[in-house]
Amino acid sequence: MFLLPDGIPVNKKNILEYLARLIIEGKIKADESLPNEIALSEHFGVSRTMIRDILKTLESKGFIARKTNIGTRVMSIHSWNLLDEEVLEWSCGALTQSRFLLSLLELRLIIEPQAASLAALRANDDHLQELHNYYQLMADSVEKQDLDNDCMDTEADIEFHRTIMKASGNLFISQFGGTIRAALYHTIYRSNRATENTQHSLEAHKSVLESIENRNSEQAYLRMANVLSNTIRDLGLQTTGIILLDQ
Amino acid sequence: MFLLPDGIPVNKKNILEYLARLIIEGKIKADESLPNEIALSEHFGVSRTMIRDILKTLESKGFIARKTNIGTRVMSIHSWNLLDEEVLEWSCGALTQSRFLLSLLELRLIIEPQAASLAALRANDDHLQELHNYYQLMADSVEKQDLDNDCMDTEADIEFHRTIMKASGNLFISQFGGTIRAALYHTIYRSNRATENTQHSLEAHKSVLESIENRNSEQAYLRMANVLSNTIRDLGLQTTGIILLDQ
DNA sequence: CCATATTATTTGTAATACAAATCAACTTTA
DNA sequence: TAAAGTTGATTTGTATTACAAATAATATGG
Repeated sequence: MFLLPDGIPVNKKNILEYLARLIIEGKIKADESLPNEIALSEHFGVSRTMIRDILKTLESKGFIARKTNIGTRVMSIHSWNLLDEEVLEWSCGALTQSRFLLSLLELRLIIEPQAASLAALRANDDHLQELHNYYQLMADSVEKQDLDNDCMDTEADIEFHRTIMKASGNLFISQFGGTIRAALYHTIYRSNRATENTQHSLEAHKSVLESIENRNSEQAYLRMANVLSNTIRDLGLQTTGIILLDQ
Repeated sequence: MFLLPDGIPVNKKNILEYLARLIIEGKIKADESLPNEIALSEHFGVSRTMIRDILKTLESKGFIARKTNIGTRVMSIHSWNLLDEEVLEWSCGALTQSRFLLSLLELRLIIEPQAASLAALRANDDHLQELHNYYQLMADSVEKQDLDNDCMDTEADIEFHRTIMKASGNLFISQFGGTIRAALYHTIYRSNRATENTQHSLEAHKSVLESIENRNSEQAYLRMANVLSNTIRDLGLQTTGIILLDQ
């Protein structure tokens, strides 16, 4: 057949991720068929129940479609549930330098400035406190760069952005912030390592926080747009066609 | 216990939707627990296998979380996978006049003008042809308003918007357009019935199409923003905090 | 050659048994 | 007494087997 996992333990989680990655990485192409459930269960040495469980999950993520007596056929990327947390995590690892990354940065450039604007109007004290805490963590990590962290604290950076989306008060944007952890990690980590001026990036984040605190929504929008533009530039990419307010 | 479906047939799809709606409508509140799997299977008169299948689906949509010996606990709206097609469909029916509708319109106002801008740069001939077809259907339905359609063809309107998102060339926006069918239906149908000037709405859509055809991305952005502003106004709502280009 | 019926294959549903995890109560021990 | 460990009960997780339902492929009859 195709292949089987190597030294890693055979359980539901691992088989699921293994199959998902085969599809994401194109080792199993769209419109191909998977072996039937019994064959898969024998192949991996688990019960058909577990295989069905795994296939059901793959189906809910848009990777496959199943039909009685037709079998299991693999779907193209257009059917994948890209905003699923796990799908995003697996995809980020595989498709770094492709259309996927550009689409993701475009989406961030569209969503996050607006999220900052809304957050300036709607953030409560808890949100502001959280933002302060994460900003402080970022600032601390920049201070003592002599340690093994040769760049800004990625985790704090991620949570800073996520908190702003939460604070937007919009159910969809808030949930979006919850699911794109892995995606933020890949873009932020790489850009933070690539940037030449960490201090400048830190100040850019601080300026966003101040705008939100001052309830200046348009300024928060502009400053978040600035942060993201820097991120995109540091990654050596460029986006076209996104309409942003000037200055 | 709580209750059971009435005259409708007992099958997987119906039980799933029934339980989902109980949660969405708040009849089962967050942090409450569902009966255990055996109790549920006896309650509905189906096997535990099927109940587990249903619970697994509810879990993948973020409605519930399961743990060994803890049971099944219902999650709050912040955990729901709002961009799942079925979740959106069920939610739209239940939460029309709430925060949900406003969040949805905000999201449309953020995404769709940018989608139009990108489409102006990236749409191919097939996309343009599709847009023309859907526009024509809308125009036809306006012509012969004497029939039972007392407003513009909702289906064509929906597909018009979806096609623009597809044509944006952005993987996430494209997929977003694929999943929010039900949500578009609710906003578009209601606004089309509420609007006083159908002809004006039709022309607004035509102007978007022309901008995309002329590859004028900023104009497409502005005109789509105009379409959505009208939609929001016709629904008697208003959004604040979304930053849009002027004029 | 075409239409119909049969057969085989594959996913879907069911029933049962046991495994694993975890909470709660109880027992033991320092 | 208090802390730690043991045991038992409850609930979800996994496995096995059997059969149902749907559909493609094949065979059969006119």
